[in-house]
Amino acid sequence: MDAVRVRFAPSPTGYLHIGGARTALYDWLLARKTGGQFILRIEDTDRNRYVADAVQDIKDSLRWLGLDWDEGPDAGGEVGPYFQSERLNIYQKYATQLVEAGKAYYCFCTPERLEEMRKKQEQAGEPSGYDRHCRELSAEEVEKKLAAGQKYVIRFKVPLTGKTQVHDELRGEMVFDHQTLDDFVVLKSDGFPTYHLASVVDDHLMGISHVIRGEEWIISLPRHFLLYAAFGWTPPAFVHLPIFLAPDGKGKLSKRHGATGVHEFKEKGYLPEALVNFLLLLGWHPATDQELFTLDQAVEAFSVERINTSPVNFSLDKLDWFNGIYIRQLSHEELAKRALPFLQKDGLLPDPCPPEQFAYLVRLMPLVQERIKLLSDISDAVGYFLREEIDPPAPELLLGKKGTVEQVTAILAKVETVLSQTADFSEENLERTLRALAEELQIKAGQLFMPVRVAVTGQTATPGLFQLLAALGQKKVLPRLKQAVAVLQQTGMEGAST
RNA sequence: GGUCCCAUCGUCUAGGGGUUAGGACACCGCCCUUUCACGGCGGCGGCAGGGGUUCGAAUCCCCUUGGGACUACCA
Repeated sequence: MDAVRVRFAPSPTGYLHIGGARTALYDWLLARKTGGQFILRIEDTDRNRYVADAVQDIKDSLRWLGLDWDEGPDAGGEVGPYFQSERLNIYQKYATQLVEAGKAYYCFCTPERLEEMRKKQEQAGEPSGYDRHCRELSAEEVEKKLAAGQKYVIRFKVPLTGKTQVHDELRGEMVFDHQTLDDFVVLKSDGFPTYHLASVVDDHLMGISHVIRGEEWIISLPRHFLLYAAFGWTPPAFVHLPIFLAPDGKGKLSKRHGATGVHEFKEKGYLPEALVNFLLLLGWHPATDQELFTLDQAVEAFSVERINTSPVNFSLDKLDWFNGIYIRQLSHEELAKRALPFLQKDGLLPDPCPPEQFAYLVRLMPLVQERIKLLSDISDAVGYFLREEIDPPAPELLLGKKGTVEQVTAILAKVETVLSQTADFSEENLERTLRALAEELQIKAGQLFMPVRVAVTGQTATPGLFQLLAALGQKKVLPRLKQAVAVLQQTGMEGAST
């Protein structure tokens, strides 16, 4: 086989979709696996749906995922330009060539006529498709209309009879009857090509060996094979990926089903490592039971043959699990680095973050690392460390299920006294001290620990108490204990007066 | 409607003539434990249905059913 050259060819009509990200991943994997090239090509042939920021988002998202391209925007390459809008003369040349060879023709039908035609077909229950109204226009008629400046498109002349056999690497041979195909447009009236023409011409000119794309293109495959045949070119290998279904299995995944843009996953606090691993296994499976893959390991294991063909429900549960795994694998320093933007966004740390505060953040990471699933969980997890004060905890929280106001008030007051008398706020000393205190008061450790936990954090679910107190420091712990005592005293008085 | 694709636990999937149908996520239980997590152990749960072929089908064939894609001068 010749050198592998694959392309990811998104249309800049919006942000990079999660489905597109998987396509790009598989493209990239195949290229890296085979030592071939991964090409990024921007298919901006729809001027109506063009979104200005889309190209930037696509590039940013690809880079964030770790998928670098060898040719394309910002990378250059021998067979550019890599923006289709800069290749219009090429498409026009090939479209004209088709017309001259009698394999395509000018069509002057107005959108209104086509609309009407469609309506009639629908009413009559007939198959939809262009009725070939302009297919047999004489050369003179065409000349006249052209000279008169009439708008036109160029349509491909699909053979009226016969069949086209196409090949998909995963599904094998498929046969399409020409009678079910209509004369599709290859060049639009604004001089831009349609996807069919542009992708076929570019894939050929760019030496693409494998076209990896979504399953929704299967139905267009015969058109593409017809085009290759008309030009006398050999088609590349086609690999159609199973589409992503909505989590409920009802229809194609779309924005209505939550996050679908790669950048949204980033903003939600997912790690690129996790997203890549998740996407890797959505439609592909190694021959082994391995579930965790770095990009390098994925390159090693990847093979086109093991891509699945059945549609995939896009359900996020497993992604969350992957994210937890990868968060736990990060060094404390790295976790802090990645979490920082989320804390800054929530106003818990300044931007830029001074070194001492960052160092403190790093210090907190071991306490929360195995407790967060998303980077965005970080603010809740470390908020009470970073804030000078916390809101007074609710009395019910302080008391727990069985505690009485008198008892818990006494416990907390005692803890406050004891902790104010020690200068050693190490975990070891804290544990020794508090366990001894529980014994002295003749209560179970838990009866002592829980009120303290709530008093200093306002929460019942926290990291280990001694780690937490040590990290918080005496300066924050004592006032919070006092505050909790005050809350309970207040409650006690109210209780007495009613 | 027409054309095409697909069909194993709720989800992602392994398995492609003889398996107690395997794994992972989720869920449930137990253990660890100062709470929550993490971790460990265990459990629940599946071959869409019907016909063939075969000594024997989850596996091969056909039909049905179900799901999905496409049906633009969008990609």
